Amino acid sequence: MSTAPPHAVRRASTRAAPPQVDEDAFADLPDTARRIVRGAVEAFAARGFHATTTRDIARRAGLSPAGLYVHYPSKAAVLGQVSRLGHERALALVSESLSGEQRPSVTRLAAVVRDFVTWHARHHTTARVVQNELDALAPLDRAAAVDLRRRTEALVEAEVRRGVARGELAVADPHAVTRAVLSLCIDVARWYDPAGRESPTEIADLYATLVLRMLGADPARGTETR
Amino acid sequence: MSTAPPHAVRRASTRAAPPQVDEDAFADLPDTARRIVRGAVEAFAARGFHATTTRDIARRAGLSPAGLYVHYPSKAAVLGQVSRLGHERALALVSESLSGEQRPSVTRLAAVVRDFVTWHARHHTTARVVQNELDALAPLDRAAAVDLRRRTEALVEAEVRRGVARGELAVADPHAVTRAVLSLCIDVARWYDPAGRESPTEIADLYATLVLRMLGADPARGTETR
DNA sequence: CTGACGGGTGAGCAAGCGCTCACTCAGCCT
DNA sequence: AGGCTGAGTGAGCGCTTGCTCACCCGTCAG
Repeated sequence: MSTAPPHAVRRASTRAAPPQVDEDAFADLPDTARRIVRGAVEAFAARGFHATTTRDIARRAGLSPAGLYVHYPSKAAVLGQVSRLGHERALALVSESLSGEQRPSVTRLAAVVRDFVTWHARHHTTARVVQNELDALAPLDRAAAVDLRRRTEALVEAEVRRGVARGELAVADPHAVTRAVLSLCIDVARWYDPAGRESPTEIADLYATLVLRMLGADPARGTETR
Repeated sequence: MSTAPPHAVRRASTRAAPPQVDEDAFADLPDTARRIVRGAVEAFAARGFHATTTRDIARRAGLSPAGLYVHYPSKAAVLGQVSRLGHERALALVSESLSGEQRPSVTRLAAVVRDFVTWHARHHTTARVVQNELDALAPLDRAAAVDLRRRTEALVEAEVRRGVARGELAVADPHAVTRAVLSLCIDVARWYDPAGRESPTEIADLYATLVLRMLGADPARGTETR
């Protein structure tokens, strides 16, 4: 076990966050629908789905309450849209983080943790809704969300298994450990506060270090230039 | 960094879970109030505070809707009671886990993680309410919850700092790492499913191992007999 | 026995909710 | 210019909700 303190793993060079971390999950929506969804996300995150009124969403979007129904058939459909786009963003992020040139699993996993954590912190409002309101989703929307989550988890688990097979990682139960790793990253959305003392990037770096330790990897491997 | 796979840390002897892990947070309430609170916890956990009706709570408790108000002044007061008792239980658990005879910090922290995780899994319904409904609490109840959470976190952080000072742990920022450790344990309540393949104890053992790695401890230390 | 008290009820209130509907209006196309 | 379409509105509906209130009943102490 390394005796080096777990300071945030410093990268060989300063790099901008990858574009996908900053991408807005709702950017492609038409203007009014986007205002509705953004207003809904704020209200859902602050008050929960059920305590959010259609009047509140409409006001935030600059519409009358009836205007909401021009674009969405129901309040629940708005939540379904938020959930689907949020989960798709998360899956795309993880997929992109893990793809590309051949690199050690340790490097890839450090990168995916950084990106995932950064996204959860920066988009903590959206992520909070995506994580916390599964039970409020209509059945079809919920099934879609569960599927997307499983696919995201499977990508990470596959990389953990590759790392184990290559002798880079020391993990006895890749499934359980992957779940713990993702749990750690996801929970950032619950506690993260923009007024806190650390930036999303600092938290992401620390988490990359912690996760590599969880995986039994040599943390120095995670600092290799990408 | 150890190359041993992170299997669940096996203890030198099989021990029953400490009594505090199994203690019911609501055991000391009068009969009817206890039925109300238990019914409320089930409904709040499944549907959220706002989507839970007083009629639902009353029905679960075997009362008429008006009967609820004989014991609690409002629906929100029921939530306040759940939150306070749940947080007090968590604090007591951590406090008891960390107290007693002199032992290495590594051993203590492994124990507190085991107990905390076991409690969150076994009482995942209560824990889910306690963790997820902070924003639904009335201001005074919320302030009380925040205080209890800080005290719980402070206990664990103090032990991490002791471990660092004694050279048992390799942690650069005890505060941030403690928060990550507690985050990992708390999130169990969100994903834990009694129908899953692992028991609370198995999850707790795995988590003790993972946390000791996060802390940069030699995992063999965590298996010392308590 | 009687009155007080605690626990509980049925009925119903005021407020608010998600949603509908008839209608308006601006922009675009022929 | 006229017609059509899509976006949006004000008004209001039926229903639900948290809660109140007058009343009931069983128990217990004096």
